[in-house]
Amino acid sequence: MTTIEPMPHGNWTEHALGKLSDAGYRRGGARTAVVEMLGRQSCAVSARDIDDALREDGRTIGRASVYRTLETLADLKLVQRLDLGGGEKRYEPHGPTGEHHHHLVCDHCGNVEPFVDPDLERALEKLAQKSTYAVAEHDVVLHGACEDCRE
Amino acid sequence: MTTIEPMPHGNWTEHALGKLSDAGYRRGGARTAVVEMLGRQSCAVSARDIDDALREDGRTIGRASVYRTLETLADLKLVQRLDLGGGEKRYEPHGPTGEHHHHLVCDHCGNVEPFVDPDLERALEKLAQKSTYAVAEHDVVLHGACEDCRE
DNA sequence: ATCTTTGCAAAATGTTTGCATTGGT
DNA sequence: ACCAATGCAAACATTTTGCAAAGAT
Repeated sequence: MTTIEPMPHGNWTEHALGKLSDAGYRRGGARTAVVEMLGRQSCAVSARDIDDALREDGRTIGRASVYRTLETLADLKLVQRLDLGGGEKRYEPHGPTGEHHHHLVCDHCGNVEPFVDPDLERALEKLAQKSTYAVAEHDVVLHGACEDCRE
Repeated sequence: MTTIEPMPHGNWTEHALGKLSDAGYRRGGARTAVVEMLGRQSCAVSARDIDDALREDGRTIGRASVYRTLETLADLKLVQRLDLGGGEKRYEPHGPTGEHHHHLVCDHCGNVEPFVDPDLERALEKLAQKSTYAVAEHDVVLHGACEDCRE
């Protein structure tokens, strides 16, 4: 298990703001705040995580704006939507450098950990090529019990 | 891409009913109907799919019973819960023989196709062993456009 | 000045829970 | 007879939508 360092994608925020601008979007305050918050994340977050984090920063914005921003970002492929179970959708920055990871989810405490694995990536790549589908992205989720939760 | 034959797990229904019985559950009509319906499926279905299918068979049952049955089956590890996006949770029989597959999802028309891939499975197996988590199950979802939907 | 973005509230969607009744054993 | 299983309706949680006000260019 290779665990990646939990470092935010350095320049994702600027990259995303640039793409939004290119696509003709204006630079609204709420959207910018969501983008900046996402840029500080290294792994998948939910709409509620974003709402909470911004509220803590004293920058409360409407839920609807969070969702609308996330939808826009997903359309532009600037974030990847993930379903890790637990009822909430999650979103994570999809960097310009294309690096990406997968997720290990503890079904007991809800903890989520990212991981990378070249062999897995290779298998997925080959699969995508053999498929009749035009594969755009893939998610791998391992469910189980984390070290603290396994009895 | 190896596509598995869309054949229902022959004896899953009996297997599941047996396990339910062993666990001390009584043989209620609604639960049995859900189990039998699931046994006829070869891939993941949503609660609504089940409700609709039973209604078509003239066997209408309460939504709550569908969800309760699914929860019970998931607790007993007789079905696997899946999140393929699209807002609904999906469930699929988790056979006694342990065979399983992954999913290819068309994000345009919502079509879902199962596939198996030994290389992928091997990579996942190795990963689970290296991990500090006690990995119980894994999902792989490939998103993209199916043959009909790619322009 | 124009047209987008925002926030609020209402609606929609999927799932869960409370409770009286039905049904298994 | 007992207690689990069921159906209905209400509660819940998350996400989406309608619309008037505020903001960006």
